[in-house]
Amino acid sequence: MSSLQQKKTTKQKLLESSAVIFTEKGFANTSIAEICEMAGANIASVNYHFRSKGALYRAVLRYTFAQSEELYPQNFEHKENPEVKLYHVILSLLQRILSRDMKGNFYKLVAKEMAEPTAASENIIRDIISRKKERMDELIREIYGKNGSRKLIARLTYSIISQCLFLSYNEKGRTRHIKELPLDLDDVEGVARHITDFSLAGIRYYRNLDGEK
Amino acid sequence: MSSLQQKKTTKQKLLESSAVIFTEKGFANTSIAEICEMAGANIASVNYHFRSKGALYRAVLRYTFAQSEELYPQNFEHKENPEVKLYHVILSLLQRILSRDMKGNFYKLVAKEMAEPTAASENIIRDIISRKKERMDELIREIYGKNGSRKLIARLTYSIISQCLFLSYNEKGRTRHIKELPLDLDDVEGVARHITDFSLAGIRYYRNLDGEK
Amino acid sequence: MSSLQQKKTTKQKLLESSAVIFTEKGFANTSIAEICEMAGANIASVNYHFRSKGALYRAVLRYTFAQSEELYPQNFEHKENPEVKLYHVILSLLQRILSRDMKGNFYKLVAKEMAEPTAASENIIRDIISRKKERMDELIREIYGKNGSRKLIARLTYSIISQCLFLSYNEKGRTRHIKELPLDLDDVEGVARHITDFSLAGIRYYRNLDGEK
Amino acid sequence: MSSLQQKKTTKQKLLESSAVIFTEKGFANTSIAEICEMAGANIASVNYHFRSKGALYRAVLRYTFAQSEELYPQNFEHKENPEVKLYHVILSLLQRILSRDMKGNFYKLVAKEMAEPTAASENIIRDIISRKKERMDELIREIYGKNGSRKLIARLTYSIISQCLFLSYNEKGRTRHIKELPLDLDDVEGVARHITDFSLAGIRYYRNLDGEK
DNA sequence: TATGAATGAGGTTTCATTCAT
DNA sequence: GATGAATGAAACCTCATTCAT
Repeated sequence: MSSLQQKKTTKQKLLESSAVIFTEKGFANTSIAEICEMAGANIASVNYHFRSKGALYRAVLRYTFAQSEELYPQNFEHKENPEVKLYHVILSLLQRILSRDMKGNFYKLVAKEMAEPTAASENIIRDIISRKKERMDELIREIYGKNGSRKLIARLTYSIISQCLFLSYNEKGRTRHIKELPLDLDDVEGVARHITDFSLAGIRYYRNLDGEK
Repeated sequence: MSSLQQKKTTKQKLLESSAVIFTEKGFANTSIAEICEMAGANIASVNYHFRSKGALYRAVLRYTFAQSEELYPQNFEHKENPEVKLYHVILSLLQRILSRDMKGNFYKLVAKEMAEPTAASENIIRDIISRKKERMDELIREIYGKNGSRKLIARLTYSIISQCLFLSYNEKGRTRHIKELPLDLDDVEGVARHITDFSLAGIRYYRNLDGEK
Repeated sequence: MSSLQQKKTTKQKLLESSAVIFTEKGFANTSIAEICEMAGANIASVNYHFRSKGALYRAVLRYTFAQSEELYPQNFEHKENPEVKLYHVILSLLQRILSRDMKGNFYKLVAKEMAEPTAASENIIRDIISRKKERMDELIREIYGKNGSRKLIARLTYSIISQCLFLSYNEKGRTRHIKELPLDLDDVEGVARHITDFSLAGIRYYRNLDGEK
Repeated sequence: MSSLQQKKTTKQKLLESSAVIFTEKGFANTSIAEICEMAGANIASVNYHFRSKGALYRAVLRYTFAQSEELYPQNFEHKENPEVKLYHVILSLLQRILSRDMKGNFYKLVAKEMAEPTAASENIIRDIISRKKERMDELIREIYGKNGSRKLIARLTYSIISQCLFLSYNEKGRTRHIKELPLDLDDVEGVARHITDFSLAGIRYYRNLDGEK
């Protein structure tokens, strides 16, 4: 842990290797042998350091989440107007989803878990998503104004979130099943800009409708 | 179901059983033994009738797709204006995604494949999606008008499609990781209405922007 | 199953092999590999035919019990007086315990289970013992006469049974830990005679005591 | 326990913990990790202090035997008549077998060893039992009188000892496989009294038979 | 046309022991 | 005097596939 000679521990190497492989192949399709081989560790080391494959997986979920929060924080001043805030929230979420700079990717693991839940994940994802969603609801309400019904706010949140999280399908899945991707994922800011504008138009549409009544 | 003695063949029973189980648990997590047990068939019957687990899976992909097309056709007159068409396209897509009346569900299988591609699926999904996407592009272009750039149309298509397909996670995935679903999935028409309105507002926003130039 | 060419099935061979090895080494110390080797079967065959090691073990418990009942039935006429009956009950019990003619030995498995219970055995032994004990209680009551208290009858049953079942320690255990065995186990009738006489003397002692009151 | 600071050494803690666990679960079913956890010691400490799991087990055998001898000595005056002596011998044996005040229990370990011998135990039990048995033979001979044949004395010893040692199955084994225990183990004196009386009746029976000749 | 038996490969996990510190 | 890390062997179990009938 000293800043010099920072030799990675076996435990850390296992964590990073398995983050990468779980992200790529999912929990069930990943074998401990594969992880250990990539980490250059003995096949029994996973059970030594994490007690079970499932516990390692949970550690990976927490680790990749922490990584994405740390590497792509939400950069905005709280005094800014909520529409600008929305842009930054969407941007940082897209960055987290699309990043290749991290060891593993939490949101791709979430996508896998949504498509095929794993007992091993316990409530980790549920808890994180729950917190995130509440904050998004608040922001949308701030943009919409006070008289938005709970149902409407929920629908607006859904429309925005779904546009973002739909990108969390992993690369292999995208290139495998989609001939040409409709978005230019190298231009993250551009995509964030589009989703923001498209969605703000939707929100304003409902607000105008509300005002006319 | 007909008054004739229409006894289901073993092959058909295997197809239906595996469609249900694959949809629920995915390709890798489903065992041939499980399928045969549900179908009341011999353990060797899958290999006998379909040659391999992978071939059975491909048959299921084709079968569930055909089912969804047959049960939920797009009901609209082609003369109607394109915005009305969009609603009907979205509605029938949502019906296909959310239906519980079918044996298995193609779109839920697609969701799994996007999150975790399977060698077994070969190009089946890619080909189907490709055709669907082209038709959606055309419709959006019709709504937007002729001077939409390819890039813009692609983005608009993405925004609409993502709101629909995000629902293709199966029930287990949704209830496992999301505390309360933001949409009322029993009210399919309502959801389709919302996605249509929200998206049309987005499209118009871009068109107005375009017109101001 | 025809009386000719009665080739033993793999399942039967597994059952017999594991009966022998479980009797010798106990459940935990026996490996599936060992059983399969002795049976000349593939290592996966146990799981194919019995679903698990534990289920095989339960099958062995039932099998060895059935064997001992079949090979050493209780030979006595019911009209005989109860003291003669007691001798025959003890004799057949000792024969069952000491026999080397059977594949495996239920009572040696029971001894192991008493010393070190196994989750795998479920309630099989408990149920068998319970029935046996009731019948022994009845017999002792018949010998003692009607005014034996429940507590006294229980103690007498215990004294007799313990002398018999103490022999269910397996041969390896006996020769390993006892220099010279106090009983000549080749003379089963002699041992049965001794235990009967010794115990009848004990029963009469209590009855006389009772009578003097 | 002394007023001095008598901190238990790691070695002693390992000894006591393993005595308890070995008594409960047996040698094979007990893992070093479990022992170390209970002792609050390092996973390598068993091998450090005792060289191997087997050597620890032998230490436990000696330790639990010494404990039982120390805590439950045979309280009788040697001048008393041999029948009274017998009662005291049986009583102290039962106390040793049934005691819960000790760390571990030698006789329960013996019961396990008889049912399923362990290479690890070497000759420790054999030597101890051999000495015990000789002394019991002497006592029975003293009660019976001089003209008892070796064979008869051996049988009488067996009948008495078996009634005592049959109780050495641990609680788990008893309650697991026997619905209701025929003896009230809280009344150790009562049980000792019963076994003594029952057995003395047996001895006298043979002596009378002998006298009639 | 169909099936019960069998199998080899590969998965996770446990565990006593060793080793460097 | 003691320990955390590491490891190789072996255990049980699952499973898609093959084969003889």
